[in-house]
Amino acid sequence: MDEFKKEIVKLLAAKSFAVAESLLEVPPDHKMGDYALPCFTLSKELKKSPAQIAKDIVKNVEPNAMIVKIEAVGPYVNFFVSSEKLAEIVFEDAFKLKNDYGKSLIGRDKEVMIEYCGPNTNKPLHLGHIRNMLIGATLSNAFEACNYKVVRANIINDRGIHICKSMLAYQKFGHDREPDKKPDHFVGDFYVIFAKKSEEDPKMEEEVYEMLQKWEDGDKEVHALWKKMNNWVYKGFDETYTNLGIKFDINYYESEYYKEGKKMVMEAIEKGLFSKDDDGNIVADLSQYKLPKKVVLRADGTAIYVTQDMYLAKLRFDQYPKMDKLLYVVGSEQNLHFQQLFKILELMHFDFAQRMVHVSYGMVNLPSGKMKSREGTVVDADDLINEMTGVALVEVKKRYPELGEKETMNRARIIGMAALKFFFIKHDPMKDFVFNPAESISFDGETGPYVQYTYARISSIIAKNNGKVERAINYSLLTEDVEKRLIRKIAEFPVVIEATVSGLKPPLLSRYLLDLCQAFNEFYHSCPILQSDEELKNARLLLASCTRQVIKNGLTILGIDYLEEM
RNA sequence: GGGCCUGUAGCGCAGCCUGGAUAGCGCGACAGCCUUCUAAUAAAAUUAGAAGCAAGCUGUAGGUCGCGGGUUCGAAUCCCGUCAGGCUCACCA
Repeated sequence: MDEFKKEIVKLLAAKSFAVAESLLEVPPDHKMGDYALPCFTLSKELKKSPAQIAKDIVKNVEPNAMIVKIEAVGPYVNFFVSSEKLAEIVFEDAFKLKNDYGKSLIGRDKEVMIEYCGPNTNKPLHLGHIRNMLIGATLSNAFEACNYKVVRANIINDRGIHICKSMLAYQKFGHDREPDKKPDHFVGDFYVIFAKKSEEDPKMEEEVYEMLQKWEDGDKEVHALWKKMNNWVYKGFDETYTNLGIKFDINYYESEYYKEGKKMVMEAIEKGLFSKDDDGNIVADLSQYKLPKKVVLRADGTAIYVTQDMYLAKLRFDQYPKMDKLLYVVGSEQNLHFQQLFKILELMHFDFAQRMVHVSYGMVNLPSGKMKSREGTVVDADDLINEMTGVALVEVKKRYPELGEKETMNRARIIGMAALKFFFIKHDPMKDFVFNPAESISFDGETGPYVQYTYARISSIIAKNNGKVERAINYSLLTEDVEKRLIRKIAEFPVVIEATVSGLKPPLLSRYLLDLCQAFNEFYHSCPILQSDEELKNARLLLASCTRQVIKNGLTILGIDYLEEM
């Protein structure tokens, strides 16, 4: 919509009112106009009252074909754009570009890696992982829509004491059984068994450390067990990823890198970048960044998490030398860790440190209360996915009892996942929130199904017209206020996608879709489509069709499917 | 105790970066929203059901934008202080 802003600036400049485009704003109420110029800042310069300046502008500046009306309201000058021109500009884009409408070129083929999920292989994925993956996947899609090349990366925590706990319990109590349920849950059960049994038998705590030692020494038997159980877990994870529509381009396994950071630390210590503390640990002094010091290598020479992270960051920039950004989607409890990691790398003179970003997010809770793994109130990801599908299933059956079982299930799954995903994504990542399954599945309110429903509603209207949408229409017919508002909303879409990417804020996109759907439903309510005269019908059908296209493109970025009928 | 984050209607949230006109949205509450057909009826009113682009829409009520200062012509927005909650300050990840 830059066209209109530019035109306004040009009009003003012609009468020697020098105004920057950025000064123009959108009035709080559309009835006031499409753009507004507050005259306060001009007041000093011209030594007149803002209201007087507004009047002067209106007196001197003539409307034209694009800007059809100019009004002074107090200290503001309000501009009204030609709805005909507006419709023409928007529809030319939206209707022609179809699935590409809204896409942006700001990425210019730059590479971005987005790391998300980060599971442990001792137990199934939980509620927190769902939030993580949905943020990661949405950002990935949004970056792609802005013409970035996106590498979706997963970091898998496949080693360590917690993994050995599941392994030891299986070794003792598993009797070589094969999984008789979803295999990651099967493994997770042994993690729980360990917790119980080790209370009765404290010796198990020692045994588990022995097992970790054996693993690190490359003991064949332990490694065989480790591989077997991890493979079960991966199989289970894959199922969950598929159900959620999550994909990765590359997996990084902690077991392959955990020792590698050591060399980096040793080199840095020779350059005098790190020092030793009293216990012999190697420490990065970050006081110049006003951060607490950080141990980067244990006194015994073993690596810790940052050591591995340092190496992995370097590895990734070696693998993708042109990488413009490396995003880590990781919970807010690790804020300090990432601040330290980035500054340590800066201290080591890696210029890529500037290109790393921590995408932080808060906790998800349930109405039943806080989620704590120690108290066993962790909400399992698969359980939640099944619950959502189940709730949706009841609704679908109620409305379409005659539908076949396969189609019923398909719709239930699509609606259930839309409810889940939309509810998660619409919340500001920074904030904790409570996930309410019942609320999320509602067709009313700010929900995924509401958006899907609007899509289906438009589809049904178009289907009633035998699927025909005329492209050549008389733009001057769309003069109603609600029509204009909807057109303007459609025009906003490309801006929203760019803002989602530049601000790393998935909620912007979901909020936008809600606004769009609401604008459509208002339009629909007050402007009959199919019952209008031929010309007007065609114009409104095109408007509806463009709206549907934007909903589809938006949902696609959110990883949400749409239905032609609900 | 230090650092980071959060505090906006009964509840759930957006707006804050980049200061402007009456602070938006959703849930909940309350009041409303067209036509046709079928049934009950002598008819109408009415009620119930179905279909119609129809799980949607409109309106009303509901606010010390945590609190106190400051900057500014103007502050939910910027600055300082303060209170409350979360996270964090490991040789965990």
